[in-house]
Order: sequence, then structure tokens, then C-alpha cells
Amino acid sequence: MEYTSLIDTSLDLNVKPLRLIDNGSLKQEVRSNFIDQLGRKMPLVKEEENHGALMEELNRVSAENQKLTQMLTVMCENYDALRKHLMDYMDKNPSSGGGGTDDINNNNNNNNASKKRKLAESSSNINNDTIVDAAVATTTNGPSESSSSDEGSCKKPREEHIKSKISRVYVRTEASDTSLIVKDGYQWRKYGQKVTRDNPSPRAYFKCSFAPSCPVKKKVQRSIEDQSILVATYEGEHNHPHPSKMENTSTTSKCCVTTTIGSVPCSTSLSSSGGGPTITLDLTKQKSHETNPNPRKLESPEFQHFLIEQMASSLTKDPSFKAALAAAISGKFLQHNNQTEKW
DNA sequence: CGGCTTTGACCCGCGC
DNA sequence: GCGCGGGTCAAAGCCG
Repeated sequence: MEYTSLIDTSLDLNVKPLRLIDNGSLKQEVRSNFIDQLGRKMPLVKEEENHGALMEELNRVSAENQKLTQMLTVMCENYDALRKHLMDYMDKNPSSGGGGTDDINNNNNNNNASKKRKLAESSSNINNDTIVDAAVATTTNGPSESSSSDEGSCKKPREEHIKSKISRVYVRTEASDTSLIVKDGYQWRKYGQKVTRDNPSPRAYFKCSFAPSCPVKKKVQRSIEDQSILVATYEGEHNHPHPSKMENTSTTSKCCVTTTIGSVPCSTSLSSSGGGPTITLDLTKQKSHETNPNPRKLESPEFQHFLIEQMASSLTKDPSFKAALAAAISGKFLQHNNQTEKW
């Protein structure tokens, strides 16, 4: 039954991801691979017995394939939108935007805490229209360090806290869903709620339920302009394994964009409902980090190629995604093969 | 009964 | 120094 175990699931998406679209060669490759191995693994006996089960399996993988295709489409759309936003921002802010995070880093290093606060505030005003802006404009933080020991004992200024890793996640939810719950697999304990001045919708404060051993905090607030988007701001890093590794989480998130600040990754995630896999696109391991991040470079083929590479490698890093995709594709091809043989 | 949520009070940094 | 606003605390209530 497990076709995925029969074929090589390595999709080799790294270098030329457009092969996904140019399915000619891929099709041929997977098809021959699959049929070849299928022939070897499945002897002639019990052919008829297996037929029904095979058809059932084919239907299943076909449906899965459709789902995956949709996910890929959504992901590509999100990537395009994200890139457009980035371009818009760079065009509007040629001076500050051109420096990207590095310029802001310098500002933050040079200026006092009040400016930091202003920056943070301005970045918190950024709505879903400027998802990428958030990545660029939010305060930068140094290397993450566990602040668990600090938390109880010393009431240091918040800057100390800000030193921990900060990331922002945008989650699209049902407009009717009024709960400020972003299901990310971790367990959170709400410890406060506040209506802030710049946003009529309340902001909820969560601590990781593993606290105080785990210092991670989360703030969730609806976007001002698009009430269907929840903005979750994470502070710190979990120092324990992801609970969803043990149990599946049910998430209602359709799509989210993660922007992590400073040296920390900036990523795009796709979450399917029903505890499906999360695909993360890591956008920050760029060489442009140390070189001059000229905005025009973003339009360069190299940069686009790099983004695509990142996206592809992120996809291929996920073994379950690979397995599901391979199963779906091979199933589709087998179906197609059966049909053509009948004709 | 334990864990979680709610919510008003409190703390503290910042701007004026 | 004072007021404002964001963040946190903690008591009360709720729920399984």
C-alpha cells in the first residue's frame, strides 16, 4: 500500500524548482521509476485481489494530490504577494528601506531606548498590508539567549527581554472567529488582555504553559485593517520539544507569514487545516545580510533564484511533505497510465 | 480539585 | 512630577 516506500521520494527541488511546473521530465522520471519498482515489488499473483484496494488507494492519493496542488498554488501566490509588498516597501523607502534590517539595527544600537520603543510601536502598527514591512521595520535583537533565569528574579528593563528572539506570525482566521487563539502546536496560558490605544481589538498575552522553565511569551492581536488576520508576536525561544511532535494539533489557520527579526529567520508558512504539515520558507539566510542589501538586488534573477531555492529546500526538508507529494504524484501517474493502457 | 480564563488593579517606562 | 499606556499580577470564576 505504501507506494511512497517503493519509490525514491527525493524530488530534487533544490536547484530548478520550476521542474514542478515543467512536469514533462519529472513525470517521465517518476513514472518510470514507480512503475519499474512497482513491477519488481508486486509479483503477478494476487493481482486481482489487490485491484480493489489499489483503486481505493488511487482515489485517496488523487485527492491528496489535489490538496497538495492547492497548497502549492497558495504558497506561490503568497510568495508573489510577499515579494510585491517587499518591492513596494523598498520603493517607498529608498533610504531607510534600502538599508533593510541592517540600517535599523544600527539605529537601534545607536539610539536610546525610547527610540526603540517608538520603532517597536510603529512596527506594531503595521498591518497585514505590509507583512514584509514588519520584517524590515521591527526592532532587531541580538543572538537569542534564554532568559528563563532572569524572569522571576530580576525585573530588568524590557530591553533585556527584547534581547530574546522576537518573531511575528500573521494568521488568517475566519472573520467570525472572535477568539484570539493562534494554534501553533504549543500550549499557552493566557495571563492578560489589554485594549491598546492604536487598535480597538484587544491584545491577549500568553505564556508558554511550560513556564517558568520556558520563557516564551506570545502576544496576539487582530490586525487593524483586516480583522480576519491575527498578528501573533513571539518573544523568546522554547527550550522544550514541540508538543505537536507527540500529538497532532488541529489548526484553523489557512495561511500565515512568519517574519522573524534581525538575525533570526524570516519565513513564510503554510498550514493546512487538520494538523497538516507546516511549510516554512526561510528568507533570511541571505548573503545580502552582510553585503549591501540593495533593494534592486531583490529583483535580480540571483535573488529570485535564491528565494526559490530556499522555498524548495524548505519543502524538501519536510519528509512527510516529500512522502505525501511523491505518493500523490506517483498515484496520479499510475492512474493516468492505467487509463492510457486501457485506451 | 486542579488548571485555565477573565478582568481589574498595579507597576513601570516614557513623554511632556 | 504627572499622566498615559503597555505589560504583568493575582483573585475570582469557570470547567472538565
